[in-house]
Amino acid sequence: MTDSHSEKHQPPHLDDFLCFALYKAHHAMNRFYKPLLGELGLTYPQYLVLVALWEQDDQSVGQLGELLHLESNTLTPLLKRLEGAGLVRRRRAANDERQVQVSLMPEGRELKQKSWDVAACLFETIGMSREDIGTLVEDLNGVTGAVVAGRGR
Amino acid sequence: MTDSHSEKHQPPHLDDFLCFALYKAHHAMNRFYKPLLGELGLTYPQYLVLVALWEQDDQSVGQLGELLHLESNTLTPLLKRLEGAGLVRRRRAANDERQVQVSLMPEGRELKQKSWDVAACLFETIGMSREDIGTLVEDLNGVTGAVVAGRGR
DNA sequence: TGCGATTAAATCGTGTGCGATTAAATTTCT
DNA sequence: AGAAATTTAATCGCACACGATTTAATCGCA
Repeated sequence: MTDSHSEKHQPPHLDDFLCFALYKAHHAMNRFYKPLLGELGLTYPQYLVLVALWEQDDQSVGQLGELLHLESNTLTPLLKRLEGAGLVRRRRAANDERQVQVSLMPEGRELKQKSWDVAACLFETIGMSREDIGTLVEDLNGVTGAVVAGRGR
Repeated sequence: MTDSHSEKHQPPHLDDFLCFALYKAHHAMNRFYKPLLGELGLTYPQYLVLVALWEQDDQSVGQLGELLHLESNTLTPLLKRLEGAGLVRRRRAANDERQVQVSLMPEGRELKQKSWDVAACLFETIGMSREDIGTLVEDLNGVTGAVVAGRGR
């Protein structure tokens, strides 16, 4: 790490922190989604897992983890709950018994339609143009990429 | 929720979701901070509480909750851990026994210096100019504000 | 004054997240 | 082929996060 910070040692203001802005925005998103997803019987991470499966069915726990940046210690119980709710099926892969393949059950596939309303509701509430949202998403992904890449140092 | 979304019903791609970009960025931030804050014996939310107290000492649980968007059910055990670590003191307010005032202990005040390095390390890793970070923070706060305001509907 | 309403924390139960470890299957390398 | 290394999930423990409820103190109003 360089010393680019050592010139300016004034105590940081909470609202200036990028990390805090992210923290708040993430929480706001969570609180927004919770009641809407609650009607579907889903939590927010469960919803993300389903979005990933709607896009590409029959993924292994590891594949889902890579997509969502989660590990098996988080995914396993979450997936068991989705399985318990009858939304997905967990089966060990035939060719490699170490892997567990997660695939959609009919009931899980049906939620796809209903969830559109949730995403649309958020889009409306934010009131940003698709372009601005796209730009913001790119900026965020840039930060995410830089932070993830910088972790190993 | 209105039906203004019903025109465009193409299945959303996971990476297009603003909520998912936030989710990832927040997690990346968490994973980045965790080992650094771990050296100080802090978790990320504990760090945020201390930042809030460094800025303004002797706040009530409710005040901290408003700043951090957290409720007493989250803050109380967190604050008890900070108290157990000798970083803060919790005392019922003299004029209103319902409130609990949280104030910094010397050891908690000292961490302020050390934490500068953590924030600086993140700043470096991200590699964005202060202006760009400021813009991003504003955009995020705009989204947060819109989402929070839209929740009551 | 006193009693109901309000407010502020704390408590409880469920569901993530994650570091560390474990268990089982597969691959690698002699 | 067979032991060691690697890979993949699962398990365990701890710390948030939050809806719902509880408890205690204060306020408001007749």
